[in-house]
Amino acid sequence: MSSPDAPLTPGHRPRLSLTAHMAVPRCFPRGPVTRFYWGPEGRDPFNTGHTEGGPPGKGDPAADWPSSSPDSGIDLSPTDPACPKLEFSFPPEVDVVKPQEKTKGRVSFSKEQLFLMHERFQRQRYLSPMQIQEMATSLGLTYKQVKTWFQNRRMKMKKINKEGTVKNGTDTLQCDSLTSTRSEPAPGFYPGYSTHGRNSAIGPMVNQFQTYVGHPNAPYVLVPEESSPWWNAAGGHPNLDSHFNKPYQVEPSATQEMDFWQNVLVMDGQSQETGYNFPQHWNFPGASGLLYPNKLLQNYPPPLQKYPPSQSYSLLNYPHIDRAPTNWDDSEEL
DNA sequence: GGCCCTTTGAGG
DNA sequence: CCTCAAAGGGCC
Repeated sequence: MSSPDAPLTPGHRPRLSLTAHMAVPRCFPRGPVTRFYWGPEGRDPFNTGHTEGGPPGKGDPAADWPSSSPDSGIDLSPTDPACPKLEFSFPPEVDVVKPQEKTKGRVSFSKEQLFLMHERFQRQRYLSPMQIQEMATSLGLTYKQVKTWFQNRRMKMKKINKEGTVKNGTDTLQCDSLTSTRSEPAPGFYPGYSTHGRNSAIGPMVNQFQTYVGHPNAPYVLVPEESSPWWNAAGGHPNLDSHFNKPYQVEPSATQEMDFWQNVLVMDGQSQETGYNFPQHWNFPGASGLLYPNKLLQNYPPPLQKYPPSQSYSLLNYPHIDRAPTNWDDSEEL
Protein backbone atom coordinates (compact mmCIF):
# COMPACT_ATOMS: atom_id res chain seq x y z
CA MET A 1 0.00 0.00 0.00
CA SER A 2 1.08 3.39 -0.14
CA SER A 3 -0.71 6.39 -0.06
CA PRO A 4 -1.64 8.57 2.34
CA ASP A 5 -4.12 10.76 1.86
CA ALA A 6 -6.98 11.05 3.70
CA PRO A 7 -8.53 10.70 6.83
CA LEU A 8 -11.80 11.00 7.09
CA THR A 9 -14.74 12.10 7.77
CA PRO A 10 -17.08 12.73 10.17
CA GLY A 11 -19.48 10.31 11.13
CA HIS A 12 -21.57 13.11 12.09
CA ARG A 13 -21.86 15.97 9.86
CA PRO A 14 -19.30 18.34 10.90
CA ARG A 15 -20.50 21.48 12.24
CA LEU A 16 -18.56 23.11 9.59
CA SER A 17 -21.23 21.87 7.40
CA LEU A 18 -19.08 20.74 4.73
CA THR A 19 -21.54 18.93 2.72
CA ALA A 20 -23.02 21.82 1.03
CA HIS A 21 -21.51 21.75 -2.35
CA MET A 22 -21.46 18.13 -2.70
CA ALA A 23 -24.10 17.74 -5.21
CA VAL A 24 -22.28 14.74 -6.16
CA PRO A 25 -23.45 12.65 -8.89
CA ARG A 26 -23.86 9.13 -8.08
CA CYS A 27 -20.38 8.43 -7.69
CA PHE A 28 -17.61 10.21 -6.88
CA PRO A 29 -14.41 10.66 -8.42
CA ARG A 30 -14.52 14.25 -9.08
CA GLY A 31 -13.01 16.03 -11.82
CA PRO A 32 -9.53 17.03 -12.21
CA VAL A 33 -8.58 16.66 -8.74
CA THR A 34 -6.56 19.28 -7.24
CA ARG A 35 -4.39 18.88 -4.33
CA PHE A 36 -2.78 21.21 -2.07
CA TYR A 37 0.60 20.74 -0.80
CA TRP A 38 2.35 22.46 1.86
CA GLY A 39 5.78 23.14 0.82
CA PRO A 40 8.53 25.53 1.23
CA GLU A 41 7.60 28.86 0.00
CA GLY A 42 7.41 29.31 -3.66
CA ARG A 43 8.76 26.00 -4.49
CA ASP A 44 7.20 23.64 -6.83
CA PRO A 45 7.93 20.39 -5.25
CA PHE A 46 7.25 18.60 -8.41
CA ASN A 47 8.95 20.72 -10.89
CA THR A 48 5.80 21.45 -12.59
CA GLY A 49 5.12 19.33 -15.47
CA HIS A 50 5.82 16.15 -13.84
CA THR A 51 2.86 13.99 -13.89
CA GLU A 52 2.19 11.44 -11.40
CA GLY A 53 3.32 8.13 -12.52
CA GLY A 54 2.37 4.92 -11.05
CA PRO A 55 2.11 3.92 -7.58
CA PRO A 56 5.01 4.87 -5.62
CA GLY A 57 7.42 2.33 -4.72
CA LYS A 58 5.13 0.05 -3.12
CA GLY A 59 6.45 -1.31 -0.02
CA ASP A 60 9.38 0.87 0.37
CA PRO A 61 8.29 2.79 3.28
CA ALA A 62 10.12 5.80 4.10
CA ALA A 63 12.51 5.00 1.42
CA ASP A 64 11.82 8.10 -0.43
CA TRP A 65 11.02 10.37 2.34
CA PRO A 66 12.82 13.22 1.05
CA SER A 67 14.98 15.10 3.08
CA SER A 68 12.95 17.69 1.62
CA SER A 69 15.37 19.74 -0.19
CA PRO A 70 18.45 20.89 1.48
CA ASP A 71 18.09 24.26 0.03
CA SER A 72 14.72 24.84 1.40
CA GLY A 73 16.13 25.40 4.72
CA ILE A 74 13.58 23.22 6.24
CA ASP A 75 13.70 19.64 6.51
CA LEU A 76 10.49 18.26 7.57
CA SER A 77 11.39 14.74 7.22
CA PRO A 78 10.34 12.74 10.14
CA THR A 79 13.64 11.11 10.04
CA ASP A 80 15.40 14.31 10.54
CA PRO A 81 16.60 14.55 14.05
CA ALA A 82 15.97 18.21 13.95
CA CYS A 83 12.36 17.60 13.45
CA PRO A 84 10.62 17.25 16.69
CA LYS A 85 9.19 13.88 16.83
CA LEU A 86 6.95 12.26 19.22
CA GLU A 87 6.01 8.77 19.66
CA PHE A 88 2.94 7.76 17.99
CA SER A 89 1.04 4.65 18.22
CA PHE A 90 -2.43 3.52 17.94
CA PRO A 91 -4.06 2.83 21.13
CA PRO A 92 -3.91 -0.77 22.01
CA GLU A 93 -6.65 -2.53 20.30
CA VAL A 94 -9.01 -4.71 21.97
CA ASP A 95 -11.50 -4.98 19.28
CA VAL A 96 -9.44 -6.09 16.42
CA VAL A 97 -11.67 -8.12 14.37
CA LYS A 98 -10.88 -11.67 13.76
CA PRO A 99 -10.91 -12.68 10.18
CA GLN A 100 -13.42 -15.40 10.16
CA GLU A 101 -15.50 -14.26 13.00
CA LYS A 102 -18.85 -15.81 12.71
CA THR A 103 -21.44 -13.23 12.47
CA LYS A 104 -22.82 -13.68 15.82
CA GLY A 105 -23.34 -10.20 16.75
CA ARG A 106 -21.78 -7.23 15.31
CA VAL A 107 -18.11 -6.85 15.54
CA SER A 108 -16.30 -3.63 15.43
CA PHE A 109 -13.29 -3.21 13.31
CA SER A 110 -10.19 -1.98 14.85
CA LYS A 111 -9.20 1.60 14.50
CA GLU A 112 -6.37 0.65 12.34
CA GLN A 113 -8.52 -1.37 10.05
CA LEU A 114 -10.95 1.45 9.83
CA PHE A 115 -8.29 3.95 9.23
CA LEU A 116 -6.86 2.06 6.36
CA MET A 117 -10.17 1.44 4.77
CA HIS A 118 -11.13 5.04 5.16
CA GLU A 119 -7.88 6.06 3.73
CA ARG A 120 -8.47 3.92 0.73
CA PHE A 121 -12.03 4.95 0.38
CA GLN A 122 -10.98 8.50 0.33
CA ARG A 123 -9.44 8.09 -3.01
CA GLN A 124 -11.16 5.08 -4.32
CA ARG A 125 -14.78 4.39 -3.76
CA TYR A 126 -14.90 1.17 -5.63
CA LEU A 127 -12.48 -1.62 -5.35
CA SER A 128 -12.08 -4.36 -7.81
CA PRO A 129 -12.49 -7.87 -6.49
CA MET A 130 -8.81 -8.28 -6.47
CA GLN A 131 -8.31 -5.12 -4.57
CA ILE A 132 -10.91 -6.13 -2.08
CA GLN A 133 -9.14 -9.35 -1.54
CA GLU A 134 -5.81 -7.70 -1.14
CA MET A 135 -7.13 -5.25 1.29
CA ALA A 136 -8.90 -7.95 3.21
CA THR A 137 -5.75 -9.93 3.44
CA SER A 138 -3.66 -7.07 4.54
CA LEU A 139 -6.12 -6.04 7.14
CA GLY A 140 -6.91 -9.43 8.39
CA LEU A 141 -10.50 -9.13 7.41
CA THR A 142 -12.58 -11.22 5.13
CA TYR A 143 -13.35 -10.39 1.59
CA LYS A 144 -16.95 -9.95 2.50
CA GLN A 145 -16.22 -7.61 5.31
CA VAL A 146 -14.21 -5.32 3.16
CA LYS A 147 -16.74 -5.40 0.42
CA THR A 148 -19.53 -4.72 2.83
CA TRP A 149 -17.65 -1.95 4.47
CA PHE A 150 -17.16 -0.15 1.21
CA GLN A 151 -20.77 -0.61 0.33
CA ASN A 152 -21.92 0.74 3.64
CA ARG A 153 -19.53 3.56 3.32
CA ARG A 154 -20.85 4.52 -0.06
CA MET A 155 -24.33 4.45 1.30
CA LYS A 156 -23.35 6.63 4.13
CA MET A 157 -21.66 9.00 1.81
CA LYS A 158 -24.71 9.17 -0.32
CA LYS A 159 -26.88 9.86 2.61
CA ILE A 160 -24.68 12.60 3.84
CA ASN A 161 -24.55 14.21 0.48
CA LYS A 162 -28.25 14.08 0.16
CA GLU A 163 -28.79 15.69 3.47
CA GLY A 164 -26.26 18.28 2.64
CA THR A 165 -28.00 19.08 -0.55
CA VAL A 166 -31.32 19.37 1.08
CA LYS A 167 -30.39 21.83 3.68
CA ASN A 168 -28.16 23.52 1.29
CA GLY A 169 -28.80 27.16 1.25
CA THR A 170 -30.48 27.50 4.50
CA ASP A 171 -28.68 27.60 7.69
CA THR A 172 -25.16 26.61 8.36
CA LEU A 173 -22.16 28.17 6.95
CA GLN A 174 -21.98 26.18 3.92
CA CYS A 175 -18.41 26.80 3.32
CA ASP A 176 -18.67 30.45 2.83
CA SER A 177 -17.58 30.15 -0.67
CA LEU A 178 -15.42 32.58 -2.35
CA THR A 179 -16.19 30.85 -5.50
CA SER A 180 -19.15 28.71 -5.48
CA THR A 181 -20.05 29.21 -9.02
CA ARG A 182 -19.38 25.74 -9.92
CA SER A 183 -21.51 23.33 -8.15
CA GLU A 184 -22.77 21.61 -11.18
CA PRO A 185 -21.42 18.18 -11.37
CA ALA A 186 -19.87 17.41 -14.64
CA PRO A 187 -20.32 13.78 -15.45
CA GLY A 188 -17.59 13.91 -17.95
CA PHE A 189 -15.23 14.43 -15.18
CA TYR A 190 -15.49 11.03 -13.83
CA PRO A 191 -13.05 9.18 -15.86
CA GLY A 192 -12.62 6.12 -13.86
CA TYR A 193 -16.16 5.59 -13.09
CA SER A 194 -18.48 3.59 -15.12
CA THR A 195 -21.85 5.07 -14.80
CA HIS A 196 -23.26 1.79 -15.68
CA GLY A 197 -22.60 0.57 -12.30
CA ARG A 198 -23.11 -2.94 -13.33
CA ASN A 199 -19.84 -3.72 -14.76
CA SER A 200 -17.87 -1.71 -12.44
CA ALA A 201 -16.18 -4.78 -11.28
CA ILE A 202 -14.16 -4.94 -14.38
CA GLY A 203 -13.21 -1.38 -14.34
CA PRO A 204 -11.87 -0.60 -11.02
CA MET A 205 -11.99 3.04 -10.62
CA VAL A 206 -8.80 4.59 -11.30
CA ASN A 207 -8.13 6.39 -8.22
CA GLN A 208 -8.10 10.00 -8.75
CA PHE A 209 -6.83 10.55 -5.37
CA GLN A 210 -3.56 9.13 -6.14
CA THR A 211 -1.01 8.68 -3.64
CA TYR A 212 0.99 11.54 -2.47
CA VAL A 213 3.87 9.40 -1.86
CA GLY A 214 5.21 9.82 -5.27
CA HIS A 215 6.03 13.37 -4.57
CA PRO A 216 8.90 13.17 -2.27
CA ASN A 217 9.43 16.83 -2.09
CA ALA A 218 6.09 17.67 -0.78
CA PRO A 219 6.69 17.27 2.86
CA TYR A 220 3.18 17.74 3.88
CA VAL A 221 -0.09 17.26 2.33
CA LEU A 222 -3.21 19.05 3.07
CA VAL A 223 -6.02 16.64 2.97
CA PRO A 224 -9.58 17.65 2.81
CA GLU A 225 -12.17 16.10 4.87
CA GLU A 226 -14.08 13.59 3.01
CA SER A 227 -17.45 15.11 3.14
CA SER A 228 -16.34 18.61 2.79
CA PRO A 229 -16.77 20.62 -0.29
CA TRP A 230 -13.17 20.63 -0.90
CA TRP A 231 -13.69 19.31 -4.29
CA ASN A 232 -16.32 21.03 -6.19
CA ALA A 233 -17.67 19.81 -9.43
CA ALA A 234 -14.78 21.11 -11.37
CA GLY A 235 -12.33 19.60 -9.08
CA GLY A 236 -11.50 22.79 -7.44
CA HIS A 237 -11.85 24.02 -4.01
CA PRO A 238 -14.62 26.42 -3.36
CA ASN A 239 -12.63 28.36 -0.93
CA LEU A 240 -9.21 28.12 -2.26
CA ASP A 241 -9.72 28.28 -5.94
CA SER A 242 -8.83 31.87 -5.99
CA HIS A 243 -5.43 30.95 -4.82
CA PHE A 244 -4.67 28.66 -7.64
CA ASN A 245 -1.47 29.05 -9.40
CA LYS A 246 -0.23 31.69 -7.19
CA PRO A 247 1.25 30.18 -4.18
CA TYR A 248 -0.44 31.54 -1.24
CA GLN A 249 1.73 32.65 1.49
CA VAL A 250 1.03 31.28 4.80
CA GLU A 251 2.84 32.51 7.72
CA PRO A 252 2.56 30.64 10.86
CA SER A 253 3.12 32.90 13.69
CA ALA A 254 6.59 32.88 14.96
CA THR A 255 5.64 31.09 18.02
CA GLN A 256 3.33 28.65 16.58
CA GLU A 257 4.09 25.09 16.22
CA MET A 258 1.56 22.93 14.76
CA ASP A 259 1.00 19.48 15.82
CA PHE A 260 0.33 17.38 12.91
CA TRP A 261 -0.76 14.48 14.75
CA GLN A 262 -2.22 14.00 18.00
CA ASN A 263 -4.05 11.17 16.60
CA VAL A 264 -4.42 9.88 13.18
CA LEU A 265 -7.67 8.25 13.68
CA VAL A 266 -10.01 10.58 12.11
CA MET A 267 -12.62 8.11 11.37
CA ASP A 268 -15.65 9.45 12.86
CA GLY A 269 -17.07 12.28 14.70
CA GLN A 270 -15.18 11.48 17.77
CA SER A 271 -11.79 11.70 16.38
CA GLN A 272 -12.56 14.27 13.86
CA GLU A 273 -10.81 16.96 15.66
CA THR A 274 -7.72 15.01 16.04
CA GLY A 275 -6.33 16.28 12.86
CA TYR A 276 -4.91 19.65 12.51
CA ASN A 277 -6.96 22.55 11.44
CA PHE A 278 -5.69 25.76 10.20
CA PRO A 279 -5.17 28.29 12.80
CA GLN A 280 -7.51 31.08 12.13
CA HIS A 281 -4.94 33.57 11.36
CA TRP A 282 -4.06 31.68 8.31
CA ASN A 283 -7.20 32.93 7.00
CA PHE A 284 -8.48 30.46 4.53
CA PRO A 285 -12.10 31.13 4.69
CA GLY A 286 -14.04 28.08 5.36
CA ALA A 287 -11.18 25.87 4.65
CA SER A 288 -10.59 23.30 7.17
CA GLY A 289 -8.73 20.26 6.45
CA LEU A 290 -6.17 18.11 7.91
CA LEU A 291 -2.53 18.35 7.46
CA TYR A 292 -0.75 15.15 6.96
CA PRO A 293 2.82 14.47 6.63
CA ASN A 294 3.47 13.17 3.21
CA LYS A 295 3.53 9.46 2.81
CA LEU A 296 1.44 9.01 5.73
CA LEU A 297 1.04 5.37 5.24
CA GLN A 298 4.53 4.63 4.42
CA ASN A 299 5.37 5.65 7.83
CA TYR A 300 2.35 4.21 9.27
CA PRO A 301 1.59 4.76 11.91
CA PRO A 302 2.53 8.24 11.11
CA PRO A 303 4.86 10.16 13.23
CA LEU A 304 3.75 13.08 15.14
CA GLN A 305 5.49 16.06 13.88
CA LYS A 306 5.60 19.68 14.29
CA TYR A 307 5.68 22.22 11.70
CA PRO A 308 8.65 24.43 12.14
CA PRO A 309 7.63 27.87 13.20
CA SER A 310 8.90 31.04 11.74
CA GLN A 311 8.77 29.75 8.30
CA SER A 312 6.82 30.83 5.39
CA TYR A 313 4.99 28.23 3.50
CA SER A 314 2.97 28.19 0.44
CA LEU A 315 -0.22 26.53 -0.26
CA LEU A 316 0.38 25.15 -3.64
CA ASN A 317 -1.96 23.70 -6.05
CA TYR A 318 -0.95 21.35 -8.74
CA PRO A 319 -3.93 20.55 -10.79
CA HIS A 320 -1.87 19.33 -13.64
CA ILE A 321 -0.82 16.40 -11.66
CA ASP A 322 -4.24 15.03 -11.68
CA ARG A 323 -5.56 16.19 -14.92
CA ALA A 324 -4.55 13.04 -16.56
CA PRO A 325 -5.69 10.28 -14.39
CA THR A 326 -3.20 7.59 -14.41
CA ASN A 327 -4.20 4.19 -15.38
CA TRP A 328 -2.05 2.13 -13.33
CA ASP A 329 -3.69 -0.58 -11.52
CA ASP A 330 -3.09 0.03 -7.95
CA SER A 331 -3.80 -3.49 -7.06
CA GLU A 332 -0.44 -3.65 -5.57
CA GLU A 333 -1.09 -0.88 -3.32
CA LEU A 334 -2.03 -2.66 -0.27
C1' DG B 1 -21.11 -7.19 -8.06
C1' DG B 2 -23.91 -2.89 -6.69
C1' DC B 3 -27.88 -0.59 -4.54
C1' DC B 4 -31.16 -0.29 -1.07
C1' DC B 5 -33.49 -1.34 2.99
C1' DT B 6 -33.50 -3.68 7.19
C1' DT B 7 -31.73 -5.94 11.20
C1' DT B 8 -28.63 -6.35 14.88
C1' DG B 9 -25.90 -4.95 18.50
C1' DA B 10 -22.54 -1.77 20.68
C1' DG B 11 -22.06 2.62 22.86
C1' DG B 12 -23.66 7.12 24.09
C1' DC C 1 -33.79 5.34 24.53
C1' DC C 2 -30.93 6.97 20.44
C1' DT C 3 -27.32 6.73 16.87
C1' DC C 4 -24.50 4.34 13.99
C1' DA C 5 -21.69 0.76 12.15
C1' DA C 6 -21.54 -4.16 10.55
C1' DA C 7 -24.08 -7.42 8.34
C1' DG C 8 -28.30 -9.81 6.06
C1' DG C 9 -31.22 -10.22 2.24
C1' DG C 10 -33.74 -8.99 -1.83
C1' DC C 11 -33.43 -7.17 -6.08
C1' DC C 12 -31.22 -5.84 -10.49
